[in-house]
Amino acid sequence: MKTCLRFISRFIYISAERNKVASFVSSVRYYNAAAAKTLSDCRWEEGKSSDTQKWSSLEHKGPYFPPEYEPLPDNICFNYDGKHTTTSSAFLTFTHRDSVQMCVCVCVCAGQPVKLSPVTEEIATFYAKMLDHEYTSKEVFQNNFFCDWREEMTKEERKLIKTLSKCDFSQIHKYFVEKSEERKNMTKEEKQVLKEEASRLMEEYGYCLLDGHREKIGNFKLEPPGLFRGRGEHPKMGKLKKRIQPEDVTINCSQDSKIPAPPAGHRWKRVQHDNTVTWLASWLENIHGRPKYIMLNPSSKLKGEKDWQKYETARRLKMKVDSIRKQYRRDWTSREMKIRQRGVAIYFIDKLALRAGNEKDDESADTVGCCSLRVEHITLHRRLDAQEHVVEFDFLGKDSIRYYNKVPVEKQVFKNLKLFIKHKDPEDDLFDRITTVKLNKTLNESMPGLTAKVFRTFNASTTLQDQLNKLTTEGMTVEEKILSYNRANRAVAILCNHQRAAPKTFERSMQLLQEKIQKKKEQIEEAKKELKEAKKAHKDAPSDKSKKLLEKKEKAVQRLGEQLKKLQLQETDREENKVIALGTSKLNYLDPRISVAWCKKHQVPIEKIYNKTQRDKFAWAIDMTDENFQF
DNA sequence: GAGTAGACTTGCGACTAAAAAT
DNA sequence: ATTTTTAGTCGCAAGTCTACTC
Repeated sequence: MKTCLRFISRFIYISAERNKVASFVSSVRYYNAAAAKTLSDCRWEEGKSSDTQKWSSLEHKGPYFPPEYEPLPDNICFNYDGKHTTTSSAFLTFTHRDSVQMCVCVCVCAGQPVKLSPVTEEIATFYAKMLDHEYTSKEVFQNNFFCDWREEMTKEERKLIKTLSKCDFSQIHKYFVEKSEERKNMTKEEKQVLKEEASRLMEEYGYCLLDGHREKIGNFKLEPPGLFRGRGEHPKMGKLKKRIQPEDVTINCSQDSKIPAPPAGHRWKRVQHDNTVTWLASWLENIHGRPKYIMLNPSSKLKGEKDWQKYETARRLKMKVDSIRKQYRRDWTSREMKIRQRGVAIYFIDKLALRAGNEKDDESADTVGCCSLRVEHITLHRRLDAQEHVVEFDFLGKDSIRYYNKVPVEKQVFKNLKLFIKHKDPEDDLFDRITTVKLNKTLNESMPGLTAKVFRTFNASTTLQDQLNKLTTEGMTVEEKILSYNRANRAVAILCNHQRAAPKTFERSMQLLQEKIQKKKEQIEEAKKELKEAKKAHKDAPSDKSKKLLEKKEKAVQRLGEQLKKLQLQETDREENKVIALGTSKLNYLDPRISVAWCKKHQVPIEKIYNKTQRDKFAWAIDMTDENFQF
């Protein structure tokens, strides 16, 4: 019923704006019916302006500001430099981290208790809260933190506090540990109150009115201040992420809408009415000085439409990919170095689903993608493990996730790579004659809208469809089909190198599962024995009662067998998923219509594949895809 | 072209709520 | 009923790519 209502409301929504918006739905249907028509044909129908104009009316309440800092109670002290008191000098050689473990000692023979100014104290709490995190022991983190902290101190504080290792945050740390403990032990009623408060907030700030329709906002809460922790070896880790003031925030909404009110006594940096962008509010983040935005939720029409476009572009690549592949193969033997490099780079992007690899400054972790690969990131093997022309990749990619792969490549690629690295140092660029901009320009000439990342979408979706076809057979149970789906999903995640840290409890939970399986097997043995006896009893002295018993035992064996199978499926699935993250590809790379069609074709309920949030995001695909959809 | 700013997508891990096990 | 495990959500960092300027 709910689904039905949603569908109806969608329909009303769409019909209400037949002229402008209907094209999203109708052109999808239209597109399905006549695959030969391109996406750009569809877009032209909407009128050219729709490409740049993102809305015609936009109203919202502005961002939600995190609560002001609450100073620590007076009995919680920050202590500095224990040497003036009775602390033994041996203690002073400990770092501040060790001092946490030495808490008892510190409390007894504490250094100077220092009452910090609210600003300084707040920053101290950021650090104190992180104390049992490994990265507070990193030098870069400590230096960045201390540097930024001192900058915010009063003159007097700065004069006193000169060395981080003399800072004792242990009381503050303890205070917050206790607080979080308290929060955990709240009663049901208290939790309920909090929940209601949250939903009230959501109600007030969580939605906007876009072209007359209420749409969910993705991140209506401004990011609270804290210490920056980049990923990998980030040179800026530990720096202070400042509190965002209304005076930092630009509001974007329509001219005639109710302009959101800034918090009392404040004003916005700016209020603008730019309908060529989709964001509602923005500010400059102080770590890198880059803009951040408040935008709509993925379930919104604006985002959904964009998502759909992305997959349509990938489907157009499908039609074009053969000729593009032919072209880059030709480029491998070009007289021009830059064309050869381009040819090999596109080959990697296509074959290995590498990211484009933009230039990066040294203010961020040292990670690379295709175009920014350095000589040191590949090793060439003429022969390796009975394979010829193997390239061994080893580099850190996005989010400092390691990409490690040994790939046999075509002879000409191998030859080219040898050429590219000739007379170069390890830290030189492998592709020194190309950039992502040039590469994308070339791609765009082959097909409008084509960029490096389209290959990832295209290869991911193609792989999913192929794998699903290969792995699903009729006669499978729903559970088996789901395992097949997960395996297909996994093939994509591996292709895209979507990794995760193995869950902390992995080994233990795996062991538990194995024990369960063992137990189940024993139960089956037992049940079989009983069945045998029942059979014999029935044969010896057939009666209604014995017959019933026999049937009962048969059923028990069967049921246990099914349970065992289910457990074994679970085991396989979990083992194979140990370090693979399926979420990213599911959410960003796999055309949802493939999954919807598969579910329909094989009678798998869509709820088994997509949870509620995912169903909201992919509502467009769920509503309009039939079982015959082909990517 | 090269460099930069801006806008938008992609990505992992931490936290939290719900479900399952005890 | 309580504890443990799992699934789902949130937070925000880190990419891609385009447009603009010089």
